[in-house]
Amino acid sequence: MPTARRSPLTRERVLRAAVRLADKHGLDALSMRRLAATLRVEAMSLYNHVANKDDMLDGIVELIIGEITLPTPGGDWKAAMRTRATSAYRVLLAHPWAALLIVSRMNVGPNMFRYIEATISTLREAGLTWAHTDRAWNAIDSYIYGFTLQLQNFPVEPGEYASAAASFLPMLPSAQYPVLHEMTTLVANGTHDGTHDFSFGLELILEGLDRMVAQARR
Amino acid sequence: MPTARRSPLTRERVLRAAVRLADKHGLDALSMRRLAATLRVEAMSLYNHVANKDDMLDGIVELIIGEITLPTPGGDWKAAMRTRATSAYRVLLAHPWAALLIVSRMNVGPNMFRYIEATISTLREAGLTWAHTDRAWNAIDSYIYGFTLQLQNFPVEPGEYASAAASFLPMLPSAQYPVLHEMTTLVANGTHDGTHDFSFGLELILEGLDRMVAQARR
DNA sequence: GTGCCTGTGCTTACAGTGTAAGGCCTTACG
DNA sequence: CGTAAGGCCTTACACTGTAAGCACAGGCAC
Repeated sequence: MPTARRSPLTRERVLRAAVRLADKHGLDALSMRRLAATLRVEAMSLYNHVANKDDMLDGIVELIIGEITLPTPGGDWKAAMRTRATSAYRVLLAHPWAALLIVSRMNVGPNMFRYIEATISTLREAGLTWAHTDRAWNAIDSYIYGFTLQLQNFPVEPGEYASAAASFLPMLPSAQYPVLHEMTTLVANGTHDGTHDFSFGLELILEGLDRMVAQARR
Repeated sequence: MPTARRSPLTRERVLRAAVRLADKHGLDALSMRRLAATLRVEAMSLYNHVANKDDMLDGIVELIIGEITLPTPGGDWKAAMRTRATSAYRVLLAHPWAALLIVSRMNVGPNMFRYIEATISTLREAGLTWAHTDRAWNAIDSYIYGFTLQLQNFPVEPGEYASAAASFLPMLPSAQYPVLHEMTTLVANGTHDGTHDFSFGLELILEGLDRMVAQARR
C-alpha cells in the first residue's frame, strides 16, 4: 500500500525553508529542530543535506545574495553602482536576518563571487586603479551593511518616529544633552522627520569616487 | 574564624569580567556559567547584579562606548569627526565582539548619550541643518560599523594577504571571474596589497560633508 | 540579647540548543 | 532474490539561559 509519499528533502528545499522561517520568525527562531518541523521531518534528517548549522547559514546567505541585481560594467558606472547598492539594500530589508549573517561570517559561493566580480569590474572600467577599486568596493559595502544594520536595530517603525521621540524625551534632560534633547524635540514636533536616508551617504561616497575618476583622467 | 573573604560581586565587577572574557575568548565563550567561573562564583549569583544576559550585554556595550574619545564641538569639525571615527574604530578593534553587539541591539545609556550628544553638536556647529546632521551622523556610523564588521569577518591576518590570496586562486577560475581572478593574482604577487583602509571611505564621506557645508555658506 | 528583614550566593531543575552514534526501512542494482 | 546505499529515525550528551526556592550573613528595632 503506497503511503502518502512526501517529496524528498533536498539541500535546496532545506535552504528555502530556512529562508522562509527566518523571514517570518527571525534568526533566533531558526533552530535545526524548528526548521525540521516546518518540513515535517526530524532535526537529524537535515544533516543528510547540510553539513551542520553553519553550512546551512552559509547556504541561505548564498541564496539571497543571488537575489541582488548585479551592476553591469561598461556603461554609466555611477548608475550601475547605485543600482547595485539599492538592490542590495532592498534585499537586506526583505530578509532582515541577512545583514547580520553576512557581516559575521566568511561568504564564499558562486553567487557571492559573481556579485563581487560584477562590482569590481564595473569599478575598474570606470577607470579606478586596483587599489581604489578595492577600497571603493569596501567603502560602499561597509556603508550598505552598516546602514542596514543600524536601521534594523532601531526598533521604531517609520511613521512612529514622532511618538517614539516624544517617549524618549524624559530620558534626555536638556541640561545634560542639550543638542540631543533639541533634536528629539524637533522629531517629536514633526519639524524634523528624523528618518534614515540610505541614499544620502551612498551619494556622498559615489560623488567622492566620481571626483577621483575625474582627477585621474586629467 | 574568618573564612577567606572574597571581595563581593558588584555590577561593575561582573561587567568588567565579562569584557575581559569576551576580549580573550570571544563572544561565543561569554556564557553566564563561564563568566561566573572567572569570578569564582556560580552562574545564578550573577543575577543579583544583572537582570539577565541581555542586560549584561547592554552593560558591556555601555562600558566600551565610554572608551571612545568624544569629538569636541566648536573647533575644526572635520578633524573632530575624524578623531571620533578613528577612536571608535580603534576601540572596536580592541574589543572585537563590540561592533556586532552594537549593531544588533538598542543601546541606551549615559555613555552612549554623551557620545551622540558630542557628535551631533559638533556637526551642528559645523553649520549643518538638522536633517543633514542626522544623516551625516548616520552615514559616518554606518561606515564605521560596516567597515569594522567586514574587516573582523575577514579571516586573514594583515601580512598574510598574499598567501591567503594564493590559496584562494583555485576557487576563482579566470574564465568565470576574470577581474576577481586578476585582482587576487595581484594580491598573491604582492603587486596590490589588498589591505583594507579605514580612512579611505571616511575621507570620502567627510569631504562630501565639507562640500555641503561650503555650499550652504555661499 | 531576640526577632526580623534584606540581600547575596547557592542548589536544583527545566526547556531548549547543536549534533554524534547508530538502527530501521525503502529503494536501486547486481 | 540478495545486497548495498542512502534517507529518516531514535536516543543521548554536553551545553545554554534562567525560574524557584534554600542558607546564611549583616543590620536594624526592640
